[in-house]
Amino acid sequence: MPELPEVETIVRDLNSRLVNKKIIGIKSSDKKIFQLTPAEVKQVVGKKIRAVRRRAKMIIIDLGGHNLIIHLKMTGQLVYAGKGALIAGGHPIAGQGKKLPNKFTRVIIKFNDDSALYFNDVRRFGWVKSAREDELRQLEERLGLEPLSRDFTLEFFKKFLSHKRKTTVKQALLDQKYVSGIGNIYADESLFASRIKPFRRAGSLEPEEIKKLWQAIPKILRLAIKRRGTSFSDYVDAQGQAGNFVKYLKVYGRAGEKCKVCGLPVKKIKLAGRGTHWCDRCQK
DNA sequence: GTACTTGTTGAACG
DNA sequence: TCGTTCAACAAGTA
Repeated sequence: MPELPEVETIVRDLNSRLVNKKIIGIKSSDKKIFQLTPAEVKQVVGKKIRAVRRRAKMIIIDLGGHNLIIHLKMTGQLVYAGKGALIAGGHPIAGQGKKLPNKFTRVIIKFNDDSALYFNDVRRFGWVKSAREDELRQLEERLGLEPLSRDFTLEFFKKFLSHKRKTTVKQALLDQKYVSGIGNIYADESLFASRIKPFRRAGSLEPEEIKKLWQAIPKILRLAIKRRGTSFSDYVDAQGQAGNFVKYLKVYGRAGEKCKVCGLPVKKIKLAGRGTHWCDRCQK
């Protein structure tokens, strides 16, 4: 599942490849995923890509005054196929190999040099839309703070937790209205790193625990970005790189396996409808 | 056949 | 109004 570090990785790869390319066509047969009106398609075709950036888990393709916005949700995958380059990121799709397009391809964006960007999504949770500059600004205003930005201060984090005193700390971390971009994997990992049990009430955290958690979140996200994300597909780029943060996960997806620190089996329950992993000995 | 998986939103509740 | 909980979406994989 693409989370913030995966999206960041994709964005960096795409930014290095797509800048200055001109969009010559967009195709899709899936109206749920592809949300551009015919008029918007006309506005986008012929435009040159200025930059590719990330906001929360959205991928924003800046066309200068106009933007294409892509959200991969759980199972989305982006593959760029150009001359001698095949780069991809997001959810791996089993059995489809490197065939493009495949049966899960929902949107194809073609560029002036014969290369193309494929949006594949097994479960059709993701979407592609377009927004003018002012529409994008509106969209961004509704989102919480970026956990990797300078604004994510200890003061802000304390205030945020004080709003959520009665909620479990894990649920608080997943609430996108305050901090955007922390997903299930990184919520569990941040709580392990700061030695806090996920089902503690946010209001019960000691000041040092709040500080530890505040430090752990960007630290883990940055490390995951360095490792090119947790979930990368079997596609690799020209350098043969693939995401390998999965090796560094301490609790997520390791239910019943030994805690890497103390050896006790990692526990798992369902909290806020999400699989939640923790070590009963290491986390207080 | 069935349980399981999750990002995001919006509805419903007190 | 605010905080909080929870269902819904979707469909492949185990």
